[in-house]
Amino acid sequence: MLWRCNWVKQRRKLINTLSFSSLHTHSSPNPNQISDLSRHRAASPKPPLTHDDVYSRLRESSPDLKTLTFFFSCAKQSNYFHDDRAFDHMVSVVERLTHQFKSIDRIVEALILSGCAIKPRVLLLLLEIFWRGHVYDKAIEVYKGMSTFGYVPNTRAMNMMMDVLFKYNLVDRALEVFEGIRVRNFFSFDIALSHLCSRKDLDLVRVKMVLKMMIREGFYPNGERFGQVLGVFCRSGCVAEGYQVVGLMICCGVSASVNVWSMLVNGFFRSGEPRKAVDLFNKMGCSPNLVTYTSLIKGFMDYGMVEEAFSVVSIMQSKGLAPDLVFVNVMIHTFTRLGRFEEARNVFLHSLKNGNLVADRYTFATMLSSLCVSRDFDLRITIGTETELDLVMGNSLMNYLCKVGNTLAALKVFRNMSNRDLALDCYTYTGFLTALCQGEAYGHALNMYDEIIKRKRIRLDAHFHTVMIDSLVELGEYSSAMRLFNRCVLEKRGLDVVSYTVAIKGLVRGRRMEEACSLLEKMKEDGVMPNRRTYRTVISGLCGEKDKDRLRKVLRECIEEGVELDPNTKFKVVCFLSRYPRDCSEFRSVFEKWRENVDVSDSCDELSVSAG
DNA sequence: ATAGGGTTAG
Repeated sequence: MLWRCNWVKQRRKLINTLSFSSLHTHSSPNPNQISDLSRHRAASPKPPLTHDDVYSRLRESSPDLKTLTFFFSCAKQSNYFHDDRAFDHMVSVVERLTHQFKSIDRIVEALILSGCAIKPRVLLLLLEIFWRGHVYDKAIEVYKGMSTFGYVPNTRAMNMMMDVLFKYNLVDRALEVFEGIRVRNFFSFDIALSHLCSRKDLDLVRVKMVLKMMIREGFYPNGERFGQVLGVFCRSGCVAEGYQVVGLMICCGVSASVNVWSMLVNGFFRSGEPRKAVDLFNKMGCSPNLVTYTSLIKGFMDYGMVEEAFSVVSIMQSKGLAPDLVFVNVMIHTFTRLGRFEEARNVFLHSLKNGNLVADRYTFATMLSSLCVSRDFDLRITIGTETELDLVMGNSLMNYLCKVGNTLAALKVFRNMSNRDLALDCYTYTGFLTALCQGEAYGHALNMYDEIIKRKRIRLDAHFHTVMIDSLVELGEYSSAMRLFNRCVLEKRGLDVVSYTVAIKGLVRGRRMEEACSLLEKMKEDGVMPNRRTYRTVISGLCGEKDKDRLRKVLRECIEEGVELDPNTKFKVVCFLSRYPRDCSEFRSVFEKWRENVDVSDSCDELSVSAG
């Protein structure tokens, strides 16, 4: 759509240029030329057409076939170009004709019978009318008709056809047309670029290819297209290319706006180059704005540069920049990541009220997750149940409702989401299963689990399976949980360390310590390394069962692998093994170290929890 | 349609 407007604008520009140049020639002071001109005018049988005249005659004309013929005959006159109004009027005319004559061939036949000569220009105009009226199937028919009549479509016709094919999602065919254009013009490239950049399955190789061709053939994108191309590169982690595009842009005399710099700063952070992001920020050609600062804060936080992030916040405050909603959302997220839940909540409660801002889906999703992490479910906070759901917001809400124990509400959200046109994802189904199990409908949950797997509609990850296994464990259905776990292993579902740990937890709870220990061995064979939570599960289980010998073996492994236990588990181990001084002699030095470091590791643990 | 923000498990 956008480029279409440009096209029209550009055409107008062209018309203006043309009339300007002829005016220029005609207003030459040479008296001979003036008399030439007046003679020419006198000889001309018809007065020049005006857009107003043509439009009113089109409106009054009937039947439709005659109107179309008249439209063609005007276009035949040199220096007359139909305006938008005329084209738009013709859309309904040809729609009626299409209805009446069924096929393009029949319309053409009828035109010939009424004395209209079928020339390339006629078909081109017909194509444009259909194209403008979004009647793309007919546009294709006209285009095909061109070759039937022996005409070779020109650049303009091919540009339109390429656009239609892109709109039909036939990218390969669109690009075939693009490549088949003998003399590509600015629009050929502009159309191709705009479509390629706005596709969901973005193909950067093709974007690059078209951009390179464009420049090689002597054209440059306009500022708008430059911006779109740049955005595409920056968002998909190809900031280096984005940087080149900006270079090109500046060479073309399009000055880089603060938006452009913001995109690059953000792009460098996203592609893992915080240093370059900061360098660029320091030397950007114009003064940063709220968006630039927001990108910096988010970027710094992503790299654990907390002080830097907050110094940016101070700079913003000193500059008196008023926060907007995105900034508020980023701050809620930032405080949550730092475990500063109270502050996150205050931003939510107060900034929104004082700043005249209305919380949106991002706000709610972030805030709900904040409440879940803090485990502090405050009923005073009204969550956005009235806000229209989108995928992420719905997923967050389901998760939150499960955590507060409102299973029914969670299921209601799921139903709501299913009825909307949302592409439900792994998070959604994971939440759904959690809610079902929580509602003690685990039999139903298992059926749904099978159903979802069979349907193969979405890519499932370890989370999805783990939640099902864990729910069964939490319900005390240990054998059912283990059956599912083993099935997932057999079916190679890509289980991870959490999945194994959950299964081990099930065995521990079912007091099947021997199996728990062999699973610990097996997971290593399967290439999944146990972490401190895995060892904690096994070790505290063994302490509980007072299984001294197995404990020693597992503890030895844990220490050998350099996995640091949490203070609680260390305490349990020391308490238990100290009863058998002879058996724990091999751990004496380790226990000593644990005692020495107890404060340090305590605070470490605290920190790691806070950092999420 | 030129910028920046959000969701899961033990």
